[in-house]
Amino acid sequence: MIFSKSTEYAIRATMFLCLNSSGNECFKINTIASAIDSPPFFTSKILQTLVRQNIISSTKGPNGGFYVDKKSKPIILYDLIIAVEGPDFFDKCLLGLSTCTEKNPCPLHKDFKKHKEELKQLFKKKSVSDIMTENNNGKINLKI
Amino acid sequence: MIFSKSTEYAIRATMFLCLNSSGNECFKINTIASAIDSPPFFTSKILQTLVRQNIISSTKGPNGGFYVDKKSKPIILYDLIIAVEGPDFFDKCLLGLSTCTEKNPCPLHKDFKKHKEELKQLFKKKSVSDIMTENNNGKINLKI
DNA sequence: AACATAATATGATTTTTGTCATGTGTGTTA
DNA sequence: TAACACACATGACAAAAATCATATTATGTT
Ligand code: FES
Ligand code: FES
Repeated sequence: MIFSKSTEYAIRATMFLCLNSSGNECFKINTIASAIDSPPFFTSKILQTLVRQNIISSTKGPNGGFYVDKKSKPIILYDLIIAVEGPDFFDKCLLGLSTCTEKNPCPLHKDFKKHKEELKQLFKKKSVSDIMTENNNGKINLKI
Repeated sequence: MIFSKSTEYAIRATMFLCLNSSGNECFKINTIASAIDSPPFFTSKILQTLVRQNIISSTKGPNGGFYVDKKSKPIILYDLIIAVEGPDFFDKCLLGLSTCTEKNPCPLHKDFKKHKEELKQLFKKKSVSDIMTENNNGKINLKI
């Protein structure tokens, strides 16, 4: 709805990693892709950008794959989104004007500002593992 | 941010029409496009889909153009958005799953549901002319 | 050294965005 | 009324971006 497919895959894949890695196991891209119903090669490319930005990790070779380092700091959803969509994702104008400011607001700015800020704060507050533990009474739904 | 360029242009153009039409004047596409900084031919095509869906009106020939019928019912933002993005825009899953339901929710559903509903209601409540009158203390900003 | 897998590069495909040419209806004018 | 100009309507086309697929390379494991 508001994210690109790339971001959707990035979040779903990272959720899968957080959910299934208890130690420091690796998951190869085919495992991940079939677990979240995504095109494997495309997903791999997206995960690589997450690796480069130190959101997740990877190792090559046999028994290699992608993983999340449980010992490093938790993965904040906001950082994950920004990593794929770009740093100004939450600061864009709803109507596509070049800047979203109080000084030169578009007609919808006043009404939309609050919701935008709330969404931003929601994603800044929650980590992927937060989401996983909040939902672990039912089963986690990551497939189409 | 959450809309396609098409929808952004649709909203900006309709705002321009509401703002500038006191009687039933027409505005030709070049006037509209330069007023909202949009590609004229592309914008024209978008406005034509709005005409087909009875959101705005148009007349051909000299002194023709696009206009909003002041006597017909106000243009609700929700209807405008749906007309371009499609009828299920506000019912999509944030993570791209096929359905957004309480029965099979994605991990973010619980946290996102409230905000999605609020946004939906915001757009359902406000008409384009509402927005125009709310903002008419400053000058209306529709250009990039 | 052989193998498995991520990383990288590259290309194909699809969707979105934008442009062009032509058709069609409408009003003006002679 | 006939010619003409005007501006939307329509569909073909092009460029750009996003998405998806394949091949090659590099690297770590055994
Ligand atoms: S200026 Fe448009 S949302 Fe802030
Ligand atoms: S199921 Fe994903 S937002 Fe409702």
